[in-house]
Amino acid sequence: MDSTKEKNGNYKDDLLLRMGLNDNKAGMEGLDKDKINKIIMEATKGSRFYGNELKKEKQVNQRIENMMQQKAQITSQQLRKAQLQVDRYAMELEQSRDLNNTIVHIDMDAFYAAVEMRDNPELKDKPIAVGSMSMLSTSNYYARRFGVRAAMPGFIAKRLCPQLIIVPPNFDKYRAVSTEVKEILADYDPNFLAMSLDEAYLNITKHLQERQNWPEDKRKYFIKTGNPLENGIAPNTMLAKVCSDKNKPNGQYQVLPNRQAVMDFIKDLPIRKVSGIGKVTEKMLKALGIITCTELYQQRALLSLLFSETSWHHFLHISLGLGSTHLARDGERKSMSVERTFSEISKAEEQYNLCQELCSELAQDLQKEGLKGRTVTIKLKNVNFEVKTRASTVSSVVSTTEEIFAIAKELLRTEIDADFPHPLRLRLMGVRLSSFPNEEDKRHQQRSIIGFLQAGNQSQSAPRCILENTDKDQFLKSLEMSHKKSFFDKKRSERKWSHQDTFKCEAVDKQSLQTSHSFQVLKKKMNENLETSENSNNSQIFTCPICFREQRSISLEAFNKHVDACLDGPSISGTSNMFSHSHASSTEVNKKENVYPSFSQSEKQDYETHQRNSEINFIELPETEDNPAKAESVDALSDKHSKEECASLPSKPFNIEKCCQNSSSTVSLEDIASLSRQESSQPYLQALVCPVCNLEQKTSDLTLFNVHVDVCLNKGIIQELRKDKVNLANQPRENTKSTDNSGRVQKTATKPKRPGLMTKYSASKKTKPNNSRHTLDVFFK
DNA sequence: GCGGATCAC
DNA sequence: TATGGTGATCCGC
Repeated sequence: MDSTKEKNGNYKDDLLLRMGLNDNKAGMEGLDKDKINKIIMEATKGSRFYGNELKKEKQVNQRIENMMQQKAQITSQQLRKAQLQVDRYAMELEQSRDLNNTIVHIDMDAFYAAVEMRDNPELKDKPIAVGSMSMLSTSNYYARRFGVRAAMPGFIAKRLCPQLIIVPPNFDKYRAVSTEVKEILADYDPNFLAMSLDEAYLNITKHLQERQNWPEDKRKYFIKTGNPLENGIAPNTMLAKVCSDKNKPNGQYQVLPNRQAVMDFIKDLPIRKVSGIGKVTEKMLKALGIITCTELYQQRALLSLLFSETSWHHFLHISLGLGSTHLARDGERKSMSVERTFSEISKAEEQYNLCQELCSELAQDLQKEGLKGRTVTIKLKNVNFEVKTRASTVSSVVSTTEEIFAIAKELLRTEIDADFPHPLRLRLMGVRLSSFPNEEDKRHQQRSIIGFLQAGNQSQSAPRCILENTDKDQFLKSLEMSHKKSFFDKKRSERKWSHQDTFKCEAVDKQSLQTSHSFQVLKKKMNENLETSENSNNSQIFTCPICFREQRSISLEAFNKHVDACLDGPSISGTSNMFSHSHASSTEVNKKENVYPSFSQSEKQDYETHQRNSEINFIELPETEDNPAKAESVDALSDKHSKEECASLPSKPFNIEKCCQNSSSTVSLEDIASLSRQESSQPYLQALVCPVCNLEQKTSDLTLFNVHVDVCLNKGIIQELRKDKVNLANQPRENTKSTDNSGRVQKTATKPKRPGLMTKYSASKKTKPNNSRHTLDVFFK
């Protein structure tokens, strides 16, 4: 839309400029700049919104102050060294400069307003804006003469221009028009990149080559859409975007594809014009005396010392006039969210209801794209416009209203409790789901489940169970007895399938597993399918549920042996060559090294120690990695893995149904899925006691129950159970609290700070952080 | 993994 | 009366 870029200055200037006054040329019928400023300030001053803006401004100023202090400590020697390093990088960039592409940026002028005027000619000679009294999306040029801009609240716009007509948005209509336009754009570049309904990048390099051979009359037309639009033509996206903004309205600008032309264009360009340089970055750089791209280049060594690598690399790209020369599509989506602003809601009950509604909306949206994820985040904005987010990641993917709400509600409850007896005075709430499994995860899951079902002669799903202190001895005893047994025997010994009304694990009950009728049917079905599968596919890949390594073996016996060996853990270390991979037909066989289990002595000790010390144990049935859980079972602790791994994987959920849905293999599992559903709704699953909070959960849905357990773990309720024995320093909740109470500015002031840009234009390849999870640390105390 | 921030549209 | 919603990314824990 009509993004307007603020210039540097205090909040008042920022605000006024945000509302578009930096390029305001008051027309005959408009308002002059001072008048507009005055009206806006009158409407703004004293508001809670304004108060928060001031607060944010102070934080930015603090950041700048910190940066300046850091700058003062830089020695000339450091600077010289940095200069060498930066220039070396600049040289590399220069060598890779690519001027062979022709990129066009298309920006439809006042798009929504233009569509509304097209459909209602009466509006043509009037000032209009699209949006509401709360917020405007865009305005036409007539309205802009009064200072009415996108991102301005309608009620302020009305004060600036009482005759302003505010049209409610018709997104369906805009989408339709946008689609028409995009059809035209596709003629020039079938792979064009749409950034929004009214903005797109085209790479017309190929088109231009083909045009060379066209007849004269055909060549004189160029992108006629019938709509007013800006467009900029340049050798890369960064320049093209700046170009399209150059000759508004309805203009065109080209940067010729030679280095000198690019540098001339860049020379006096304010950095704020560049996509990715926002208000804050502009202000920080201005504090260093940087406003134009030339200045950005001159200060490159300093910037490399004050900013993160990601950031100064980005700066260097900009100051050399470099940008993307190909239009990279965004990959798979990484999150999905809903949020809503409303007039104050302070009653907890209403907040929970609202939360549930948002979860429901989100669940519907997720379903449309078939998405499931593991991290639920709530967002809260209070009446003072202060924003908070709280997240919780569970071990298996969730997607339904109930599942998401089970998590979101606890996050909300924590926040409500934290402020008690004061209510949360909210003006906005949002719910987001993220951590979607990628394709690799899904394949992995699938192999895991197939491998598991194939190898095992039991595959009952069980809910998480907890072993209470009184049962510990029995549990450990049964573990001991099973030490020499095969994997599934052992797991059977460990697991508890209670038919009682709680999941207190009292004894190993092997019989009960085998008497489940539907399970027998399920198992038979699965074996049939897998037999078929084996015949048709010689290089089936399994993932060992113990060591989580791929087993590229066609031989089930071999796979079973591997699993058994894994279970036996350290005792078989060094004997792993017993597993044959010689039947594999694929050339990818053994691509991964170290496919065999092997455990160090210390790992073994860890394992044994924690077995002895664990007062609380989860019992797991089949272990598979990352399998979503409809019928989930857990054993973080009886697994051979180390603390870290247990901590990061508190549960190893297992879900036939979901795996079936995701299945793309030759194995057809659909009918088994229906059996699984029956299985997971066994009547005896109805009264579940959470092993963490010890409260009975009124649900027969195992996934929901397990979500509850995850949430309990994440909340650190366990501290209530073990507060005498456990050091809770790393508990997330505690952590959160201290973070909240010590303002961010204070905190960062004491740390080395290399502020970064936060844009999608940076190309950092961050190494994966250590994702160890605090929540289960308590178990190993 | 979490939470605050920044940015784009 | 009244200052949005969605998605991504980065940084420092």
